[in-house]
Amino acid sequence: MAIPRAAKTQRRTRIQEEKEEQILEAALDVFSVHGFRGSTIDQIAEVAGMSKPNLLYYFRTKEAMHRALIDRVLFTWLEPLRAFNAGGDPESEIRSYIRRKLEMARDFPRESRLFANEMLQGAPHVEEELRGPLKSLVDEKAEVIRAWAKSGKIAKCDPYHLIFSIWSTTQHYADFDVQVRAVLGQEHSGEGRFEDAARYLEKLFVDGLSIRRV
Amino acid sequence: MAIPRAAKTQRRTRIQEEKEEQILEAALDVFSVHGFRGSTIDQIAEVAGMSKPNLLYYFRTKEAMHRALIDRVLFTWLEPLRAFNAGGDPESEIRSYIRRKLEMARDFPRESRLFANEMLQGAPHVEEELRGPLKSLVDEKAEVIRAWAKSGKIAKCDPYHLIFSIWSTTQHYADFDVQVRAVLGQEHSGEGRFEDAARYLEKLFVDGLSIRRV
DNA sequence: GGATAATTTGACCGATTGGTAAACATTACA
DNA sequence: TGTAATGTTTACCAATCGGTCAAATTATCC
Repeated sequence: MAIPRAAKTQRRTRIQEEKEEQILEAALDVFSVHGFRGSTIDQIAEVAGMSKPNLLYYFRTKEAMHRALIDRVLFTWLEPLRAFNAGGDPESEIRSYIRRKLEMARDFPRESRLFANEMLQGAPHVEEELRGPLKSLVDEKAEVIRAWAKSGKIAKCDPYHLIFSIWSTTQHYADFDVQVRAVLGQEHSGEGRFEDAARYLEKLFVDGLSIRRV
Repeated sequence: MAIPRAAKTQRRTRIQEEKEEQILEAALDVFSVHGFRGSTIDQIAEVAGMSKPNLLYYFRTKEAMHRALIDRVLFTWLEPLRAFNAGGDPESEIRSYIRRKLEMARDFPRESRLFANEMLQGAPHVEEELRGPLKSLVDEKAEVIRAWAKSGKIAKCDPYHLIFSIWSTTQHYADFDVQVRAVLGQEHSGEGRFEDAARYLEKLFVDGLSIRRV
């Protein structure tokens, strides 16, 4: 008889890896739509295609599952900002940051919604990460932008609000997808809307920032 | 013995108005944070300061309560877009639309979050309103913007994505408030952040749109 | 003030919630 | 191949869920 939940073992079984993957995938489906409190273990178990006790064998509690999911997703989610390069050309850096964020919204909408749900609820599970690692990363990148502004490479503007506006405009296409589709109508709801959005947003930001062309 | 739920009476009692107001206020508190499924009647009743059966005397079901709340808030929420004036000067119209939306985010963050929650969940309760009244209103305003672009008053750009970007950037300060505060730190988390945001966003949009000054 | 309608409450219901216990089945490994 | 560890399932639990009911209380109006 094992002390279960894979606590006794030193390294993880093949089955453990597979099943945990399966569970987190299902959990992402459910949590991203209904938020933490609105999601049920039964529902996640059903999506994952396993029984509830079986799921609870891998994650002791609903919170543990959510925690694991957040931890895994958080790193990936910040990748574009991490890639934001101080040494690069301001215009192309901002353009490609917008592109990357928009690609994330297109390719990982569930991840975007998972965080959006957390934010709406006041970030009860990730507030530390916001005040710690996230703030540090943003502070660092804001400093870069501030330097660009100071040296006249881009217009003087608040770098924090600039970052917020890139986040919000791009993530909007994931978080408010249903609204975007409804407003655009069937004709323009295809995948082409991301290309349209990219064109519009790049123009908005670049011209808006009066970036000096090289 | 009354056939309850105020169905028999022709006009509403003073008590009915007061209590329904009280309930919707509490419902807004709860639904805006936890979404529909994540909210419980008990919790709303507690916030409203009344017993659960008493609350259910005024709204037969959780859905009825949510419905009533959505209906009331939807009208107010679209007011700024309705006020968007075709006859006005493009620059000042866009500026004041941004201002108004930002004021809404500041003064009615719960309403913003209520809708955001609905959107994240795929708009199960308001999809009709999105495809109907909302789309119509946006279509109308988009036509105005398109005309501005055609006549060279503003840069050529997709009017729908322009509207999306104003929505997302302004509502971000309500929906992602906790993140904004965390990133800005204590020093810049005061109410002044809305003024900073307004300044930044107006500059972003006006210059970005190459609006011809009058 | 009394009748009548409107409001409020406590006790309760079946379904669902997050989670457990233990028997059972499977896998890995010597 | 045997056996110990790992994985899965059935049956179950107490708490909470949305919602009902009838009795008790309060407001309204003649």
